[in-house]
Amino acid sequence: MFIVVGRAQSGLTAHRLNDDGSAAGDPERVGDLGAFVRSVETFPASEVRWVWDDTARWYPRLLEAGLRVARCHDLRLCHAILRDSARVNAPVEGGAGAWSSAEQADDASGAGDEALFDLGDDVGRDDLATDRLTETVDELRRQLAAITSADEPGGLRLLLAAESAGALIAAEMRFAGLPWSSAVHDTALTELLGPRVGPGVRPQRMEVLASAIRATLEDPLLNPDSPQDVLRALRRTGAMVDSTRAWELRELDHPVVPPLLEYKKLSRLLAANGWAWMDAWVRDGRFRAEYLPGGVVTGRWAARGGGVLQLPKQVRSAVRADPGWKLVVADAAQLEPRVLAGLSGDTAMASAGHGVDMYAGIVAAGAVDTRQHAKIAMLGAMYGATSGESARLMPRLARAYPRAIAYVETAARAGERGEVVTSRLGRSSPRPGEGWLKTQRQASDPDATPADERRARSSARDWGRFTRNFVVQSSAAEWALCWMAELRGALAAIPRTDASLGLAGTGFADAPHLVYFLHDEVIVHTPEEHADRVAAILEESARRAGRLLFGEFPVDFPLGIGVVDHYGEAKG
DNA sequence: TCCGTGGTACTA
DNA sequence: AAACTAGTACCACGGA
Repeated sequence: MFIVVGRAQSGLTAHRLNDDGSAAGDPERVGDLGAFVRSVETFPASEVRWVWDDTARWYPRLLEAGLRVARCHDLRLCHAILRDSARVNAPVEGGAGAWSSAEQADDASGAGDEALFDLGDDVGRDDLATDRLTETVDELRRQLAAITSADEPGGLRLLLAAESAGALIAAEMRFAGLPWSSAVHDTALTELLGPRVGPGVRPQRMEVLASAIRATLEDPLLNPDSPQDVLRALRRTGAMVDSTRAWELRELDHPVVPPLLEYKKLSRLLAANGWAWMDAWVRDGRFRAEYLPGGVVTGRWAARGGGVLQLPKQVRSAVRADPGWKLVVADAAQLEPRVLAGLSGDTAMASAGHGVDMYAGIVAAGAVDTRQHAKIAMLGAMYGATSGESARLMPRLARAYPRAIAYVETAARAGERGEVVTSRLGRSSPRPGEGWLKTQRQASDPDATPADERRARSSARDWGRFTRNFVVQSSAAEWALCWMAELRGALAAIPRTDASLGLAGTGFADAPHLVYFLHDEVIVHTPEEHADRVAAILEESARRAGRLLFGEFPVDFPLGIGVVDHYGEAKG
């Protein structure tokens, strides 16, 4: 059962549809969406799938009203997948074009939009003159037809369900927030940088280092924050460097290197996660970032606000469970290699992963000599290394695991020809842009110069590396989405500790819930008494995700799990 | 003063 | 030894 919600001329309206998209009644005017959802939804077990244009526009309001929904179909996210998927034979087309545009996504971040919930005063305004509900229902039907037309529609259905579940999770994680101790954060900053300073003022520890740098380079006016200044000064002392990147400085035997590296480290900490960051992003003990499901072409999430996907290890100890609560931190061990084994049906590679450490399994199988070599070779296979140790080790991997390596090589060759590649469940890579095609055409012109040919070959290989990685990264993102969707469902089924607490309706104040997601890693914030159960649920969800993607193919997805008081304790 | 670009560093 | 995927976000700098 679908319930499509949207605006109509008469106001906020809901329309029930059967699973095939046919009407299951007439559209009904809804006065108050919260009350309507409350009357219908039976979270966490529900037969209803809510359909709306954009989860980020609708769901936060429901959460604030103390409501959660079990399932949804996010038309914006699903449209993007169906539009590009090579498995779809009857493309999603028609509509006002809004489904393809970025405007929807931009809209989504806008907090306002009272009109969604109460349209009374807005009827008659130009932008509301169109019947949006009808268009929304039409779009759902177009999408259902596209799915039906697809090769392997089951995979695509799973992908769309998982993507939509991800949209719910993203909104819920923002609503719940990541538990953050400003006191711990401030102590860490003060220890490293010196006492707190205002914006534009260099903290004491950095000031000391800046003086040392200036003295060593005999340049009293040098600004250590200016790469140009520093590079010039280094060159003046005869240092052979092309940049001031840390890795290059480390190679250099020069007395300025230690204080300079230390300065750069502290400068980065201050700029990226210093006191200004704390003031901007931490409120009431929670860090609330905005997650953007489908924000990366591979299906990985993007994010904005506070750099939540780059949280440095230095400050992770500030991520603290509330008193009486625990953080259960879990990451999938060697997710991408395991996904590659599943994608390619490489049973030898899959059995190397039967233990917790797949790289150790590869060494045990005799493919390479050390764990480090196994890791480097595998990264080279998935990223398309062309030089260095990684490229040298790769052939050994190809001998031991020909099916797996052939799989990524095939994806690379397809990309070099400008073709599209597709993930396990049906997300396809974008087509190369006009500039890329033009470069290729120029190279096949009879008058093409060797430079034209070189440029074309180089950009073809670049795109091949992208498609090579796409098949693995996008399928790994699908595994992670399935993992989280299973996890969310199982967590919601845990009996509540004390339903009399505040926010009882949503369970974020008294029950285990997701607070963090980073590609192959999650954090669940849970009352202490449920921590072990949460850990077991995480494992079971990982097993289920593996079966959803790869059926009975014997590839394992073991987790590293830690039950901790703060994120810094979890091994990263 | 505003805005785009390059340089740098952090994450998986 | 520093190339080989996907991102966000800061700062300095230089041109309008």
